[in-house]
Amino acid sequence: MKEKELRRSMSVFPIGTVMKLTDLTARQIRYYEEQDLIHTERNEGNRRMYSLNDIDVLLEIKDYLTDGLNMAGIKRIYEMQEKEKLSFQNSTHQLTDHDVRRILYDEIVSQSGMIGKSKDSFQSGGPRL
DNA sequence: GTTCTCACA
DNA sequence: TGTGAGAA
Repeated sequence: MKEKELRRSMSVFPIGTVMKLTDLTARQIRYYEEQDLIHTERNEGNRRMYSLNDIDVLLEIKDYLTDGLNMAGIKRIYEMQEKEKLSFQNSTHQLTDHDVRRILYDEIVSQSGMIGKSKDSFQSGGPRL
């Protein structure tokens, strides 16, 4: 049933709708697009149009951000997924998107996952870079 | 009224 | 990332 995938990939929402659905600012949404985290289409008026898929990705990004990941970490997750599609295409292991995502998430969080903590201990009057 | 691009505090 | 200017 590829029908749904097609529909999910149809860019039909203006940025205003996406803002409400994701609680992100227009600035952030456009920035993530610039970072190649999502790929929007433009309509006749040069307006960005977003698909349900884009919204899903944006929602994920927001979760990653909440857990202290930075743009670099998030980009890795999505770069890795593309890489995985190209190189494991012919079925040595069959990890699902979800599996790949969870594995990378765990790795990255455990490496740079203490951002929030160090932030707290350095917050007031702490040393500046 | 909404969104776009670009620039700057 | 936020915000404002000027245009579409």
